[in-house]
Amino acid sequence: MRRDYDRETVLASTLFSTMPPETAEQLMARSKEIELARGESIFLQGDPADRLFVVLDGWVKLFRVSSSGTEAVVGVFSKGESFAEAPAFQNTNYPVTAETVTACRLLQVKASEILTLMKDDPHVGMAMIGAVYAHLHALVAQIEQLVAQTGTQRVASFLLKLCKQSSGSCRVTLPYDKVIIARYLGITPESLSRAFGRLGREGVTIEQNHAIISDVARLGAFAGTEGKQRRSERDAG
Amino acid sequence: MRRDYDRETVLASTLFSTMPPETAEQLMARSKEIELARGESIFLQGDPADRLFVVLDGWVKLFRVSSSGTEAVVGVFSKGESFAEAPAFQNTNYPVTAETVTACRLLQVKASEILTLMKDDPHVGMAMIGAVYAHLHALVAQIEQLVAQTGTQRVASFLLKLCKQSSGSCRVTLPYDKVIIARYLGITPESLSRAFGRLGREGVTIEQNHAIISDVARLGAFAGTEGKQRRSERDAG
DNA sequence: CGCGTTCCTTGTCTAAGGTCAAGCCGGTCC
DNA sequence: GGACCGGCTTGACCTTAGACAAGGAACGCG
Repeated sequence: MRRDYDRETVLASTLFSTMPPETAEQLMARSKEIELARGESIFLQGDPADRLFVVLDGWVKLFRVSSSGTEAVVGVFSKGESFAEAPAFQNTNYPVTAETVTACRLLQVKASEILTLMKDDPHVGMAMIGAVYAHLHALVAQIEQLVAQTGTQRVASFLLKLCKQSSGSCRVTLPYDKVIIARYLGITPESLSRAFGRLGREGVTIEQNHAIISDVARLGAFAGTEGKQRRSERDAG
Repeated sequence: MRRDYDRETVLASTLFSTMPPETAEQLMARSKEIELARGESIFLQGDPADRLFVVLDGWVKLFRVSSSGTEAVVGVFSKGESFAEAPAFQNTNYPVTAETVTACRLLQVKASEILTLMKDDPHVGMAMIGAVYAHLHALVAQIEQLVAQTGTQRVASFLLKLCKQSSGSCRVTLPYDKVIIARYLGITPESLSRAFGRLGREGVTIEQNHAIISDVARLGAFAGTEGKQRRSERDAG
């Protein structure tokens, strides 16, 4: 049953898993499921923030569009992940836009419901802080990547995040459009395409929306351990 | 007296200002002030996180060093700002390193003290979420800048943040070393130097650690409204 | 089947910015 | 005074990736 399936997803989610189960159930009961097609907006940057979301199925992106029209994707979430927790409590507006990148089912939770529970149980507040912290951490990692790695290395890191193992070979599915991947990595779709080409030399093959990594450890070395290669290092090799 | 001066700083800080004053006083009483010279570390990436900090005076930077040695500054804080709130509650390690960039005085608050108060007063939890959210928001803005603006535009934005007005001319003080500014903006010191040079054409003059902006509105247009110029736009002009 | 659309790739050109190296200036320490 | 050091700037060179333009593959639709 979808109901049980969803309940499991929610209880295991980053936000709900650290709450007492009864509290989580209570919250879930007072929330509603929404179903969206691909490409629909969930909320817009500047909308008043009064609710947060948990992904039940599908993929969601958070992004900002700058005045120049450049879209910066600051997060992509899938099953079991929550988003928009923090602004919901601040009586402010959403600082980003949220949009589905595939067909989606979401759990929509009103901030007021959580606030009520929070007054009785400090664990709820802790769970919120934990969820927000997870996002904070992810953003810090994203900034580090943007600053310390080349576009191609970021693509390599992205592929590595998709495959769980740390050595051997593996085949991963690119879960959403390459345009989204590119924007999330801070590059253009063209550059992503070229980066995939360059990763061929590191044993990566792209077949439609799948990537075959012949040697995960090798790709890891390319992405991180070596860092941005200095001229001297390249010349020496 | 320094005591009163500090108390005022803390009560007006992002973290404490949204708590009931008595709670804030209580927390303050149980915290201790520490004094640090310039260039000292406050904590290292990977240290167990059990305390958070409020800046009483001076400047602090948070950064990560990638395996390649590149330093990515993810935050610079001054008087009245707090940092490391979230990890302190997560029983994890600090995900970044904190270091003073000038001589500093800090208020050091043990997470356990806050936890105690949080159990009795949900406002404390709210204050924490608010503080973490502020950082989240800042990081999102930083990512947007890294992706959507050129280095020189980011430098312009940085200068604009330092001067409060939105038009006219003004003279601002660069509050810390240019190396730090560069790393915070995701560029090298060399590029920062060249960016300052380029901003001369937008009416900006650099004199040691001061910047004179002849026309704030004009610099704002350069930084944001125009965005990354397209070739066609440049050719047309 | 042809048609369009959407998504992706490829080619060419250009600009932005990193790397390395050298030099400059204002301190401080002897 | 001179040597030294840190912070900053300048210059030459080269890699990276964005802009633009064109083409190709997959898919749906009449």
